[in-house]
Parts: sequence; structure tokens; C-alpha cells
Amino acid sequence: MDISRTHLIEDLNSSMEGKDVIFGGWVVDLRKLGKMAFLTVRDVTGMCQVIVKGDSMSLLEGLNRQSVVRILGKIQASKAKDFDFEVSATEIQVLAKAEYPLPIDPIGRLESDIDNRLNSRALDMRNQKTASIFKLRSKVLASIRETLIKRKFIEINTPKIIGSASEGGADLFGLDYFGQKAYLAQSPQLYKEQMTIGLERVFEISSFYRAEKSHTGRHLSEFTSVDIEAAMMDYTDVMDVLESIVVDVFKNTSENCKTEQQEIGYEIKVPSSPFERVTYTQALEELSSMDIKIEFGEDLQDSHLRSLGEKHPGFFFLTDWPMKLKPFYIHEKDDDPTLSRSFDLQYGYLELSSGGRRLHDPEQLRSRLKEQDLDPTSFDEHLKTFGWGMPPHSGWGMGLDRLMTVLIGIDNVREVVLYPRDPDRLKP
RNA sequence: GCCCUUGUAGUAUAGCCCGGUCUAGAAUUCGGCCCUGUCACGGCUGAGACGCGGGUUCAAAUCCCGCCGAGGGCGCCA
Repeated sequence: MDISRTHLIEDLNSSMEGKDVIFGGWVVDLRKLGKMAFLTVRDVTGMCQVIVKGDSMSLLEGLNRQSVVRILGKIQASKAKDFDFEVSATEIQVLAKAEYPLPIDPIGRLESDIDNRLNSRALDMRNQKTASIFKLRSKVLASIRETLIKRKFIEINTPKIIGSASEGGADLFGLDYFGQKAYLAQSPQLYKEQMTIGLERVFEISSFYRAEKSHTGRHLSEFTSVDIEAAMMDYTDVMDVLESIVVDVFKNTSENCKTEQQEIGYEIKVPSSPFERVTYTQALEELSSMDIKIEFGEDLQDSHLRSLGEKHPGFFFLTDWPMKLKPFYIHEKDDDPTLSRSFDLQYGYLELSSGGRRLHDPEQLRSRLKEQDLDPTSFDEHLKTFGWGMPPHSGWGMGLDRLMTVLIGIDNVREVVLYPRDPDRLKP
């Protein structure tokens, strides 16, 4: 069976009138008008109208919507409202037939439940709104890589199967590794820090895993994290990197993804920079003026962040958190050791990223582990690298899925993840 | 773990509060027939549903209980 095409649909145009073309795609619509018929066919690059007349009407035999077709025909001018040319078909080959009933409306004229759409995710990609989200996601990833590589960051891949759960914090998924207990990584934290001793500036974009039974629109058991770690940078330096990544993402997609924005029905607005920087201490004062009293050292609950988010509706950095709220590897401030060189990037109430300056002195790191009731001996593999010339370094991790929801103005990460994994969903 | 909401054809919905009018309605999809410029084509026509189990009642899609499924929120989230 010949499946070759001479053109993608976006390569066809009205100046090609009279030219014979072969293209393919999915039948979106099929309108039979007695002795003539119109069909619209879509490939990943666009949609085009095909006209069938007279003797050719027999070509429509067995044709239905959403089937895969290969069209042989001639370009001609069109009287259609939405097309300035069309293809008069001389042959229509059905390469694969769509079976009815389909589990969702793939055109999206009737918007299906998210549950039905996720159960039929591949078919959901025929819906241009959904497809546009993932075309945008691809652009976002490309943009992040471009910005980082320009700044001399090297992309790395760290293991997702790890042997130790001793980092503490979120619950990990356990698994059997040839008889040994192993876990799915919740973060590349220790590995990316180690890599600064040779590669200096590294980044990773990958899935990580957290076994928390969260039921919200912003948590998943498997999520995509963008992580960087950079030698000889302080926390404010990596904040600048983060800010330029975010601004570049908004700029690139806003300028280069007009069609996708149209399909989604949302206009991407480039945020103004620099982002506001609010210290934890200032945040407490702001909350206090809203009659929300929080003791220094207390963590900010979701409700507090929502109140802060009302005051700072866009992107802002929340910096200089108390040391006691931060993990063992975070560096304290010189002028006040109860405060840390750390930050979160917020979008309103939503936490997008978290990072800071790391301890690079092994002795300090050992005593911090003990302070946090962690056993330094279980970090031997990690700590030994700190004796090999560990540079001062800083880094952050950002939830890509959350960034995507902010980019396109929706509030459920499941919309921007192909096959989301949460406590209630393991399939498909 | 806790709380709220919800379940009607393939899809998306009306009806439920206030039981009888429901032989469950309109849309879209799907099948058949008609139609030479549609563009959410149109016209005629046909098919297709009350998540499961129990209870109350003369009578249950409608009220109650249990189970199952779904959506959302809180909490958890170094």
C-alpha cells in the first residue's frame, strides 16, 4: 500500500492551482449534497477542504468521519468561506477506518468530561484545543532548553531508581530491585549538586514521583520537573536565571503560537519583569495587616498563600525563608543565621518553583543533617563528593506542569499532562 | 485521612427540589432516503439512556440506605 504524500496540508496554497497533489489525514467533516460532497481533512499541520463531484461520488463509498484517508487530487479555487483553495479529489483511499461509536466527540463541539477525555487521551488529541496544549508544551520545553543552553548549562539525566529514601520529606514509591528495596526518585537534588563539581552548570527536565495522596488540581504522583544547579552562583543569581526562563517561555509562545492560543481561546500575556521580591518577613507583615497572625518560623499554609496571592496576583519571589522550614542542604544568610538564602517562585497563591543556595562545606552539611535528625552515614555516597572540591552552588526545581497551567490560564494540571498519574488514576 | 457535589443514549444534557403529566424531551453522533457550493449544510426517517442492589409507596429517573464510579475542596506535599 502506497502511503506517500507529496505535501503536508500547510504546504498547499492557492497559487498551486491546477497542480496534482497527494496528501493525507483524518476526515473531520463529511457533507454529502446529493451529487456532490465536501469533506474536510486534517493533518498535524492544518485542515483543507476536499470536493467530490459527479462520477467521483463513488469514491465516498465506505468513508466516515475520523478515518485516515489518502487523497489524490488537483488544487482549485474555492468558493468556501474558510478556504481560498480546495482539492478536487480524483482518488480517496481509506487507510484506516474509525469505528463507531467513539468514546468522546473528537472535534470538541460537545466538550467531554475530563474523565472521558483522559480515558481516551489519544483520541482527545484530535481535538484541536487539546492538541494545542501539547504543541505549546513542546514549545515551552524547547524554549527552556534554549535559554539554559545559551547560559552554558549542560543537560543531564539522573537516575529515577534510587536506593535510599533517607532524604526525608514526601513519601516515596517503593519497589523491588532484584531483591533490594529501591524507590522512585522524588527529585534529582543530590545528583545535580554533585554534578556541579565537574560540569558546573547543569539542568534536567524529567519526571519525578511522590507518593502523597493529594487530591488537588495542582498535584500529581508523577510530575515533570525542571531542575538546575549552578556552581559559583548565589541564590539571587539562579533567581535571575529562573526569571529569564519564565519570561522567555511567555515571549516565545505568545509570539510564535498564535494558532494554538486561538484554539485554546486564551491570549498569553508576557509578564513584566523584574518580578517582585518579597521576603518571608515582609510577607508576615503583609498578612498581619490583613489580620492574619503568623509566628516567625511557621510555614505559610495554602490559605495564607491565597491571601498573599491576592496582594501579588502575578509572578513574585518569596525569599529568605526561616532556616527551620528548609531542607538540610540550604545555606543560611550571613547577617542572620535564622534566615536562609532561599526562595519560592509564586504565581499568586501557586508555588511554581523552590530553590536556594546550598551548603558546600561537608562539615556544615554533616551538622545540619544531625540537627534535622537525619543520619549522616546514610548520606556517605553524597557527602564523599563534597571532599573533592565542591564549589559554592545554587539551584532550583520548577514544576513544569504548573507552569503550563499558568501559561494558558487553567487550574488543573491534568489538562496539561498527557497521561496523568494521581492516587485515583493509573490508566491508561 | 476528612468534607462537599455528582451519576439519564456514543457524547453532552432537560427532567429530580415538590413521586403520577415520562410511552423519559431537545441537541449532537450513528443508520436509511432526498438534495450540485456546503462550510456546525438542509429536509424526511429510524435506532439509542435513568450506574448496581435494597427500601418506602397504590405508584420511584425523582425520596431513603448501601455499594461502585466520577468531579472538586481541605490536609499531606524535604
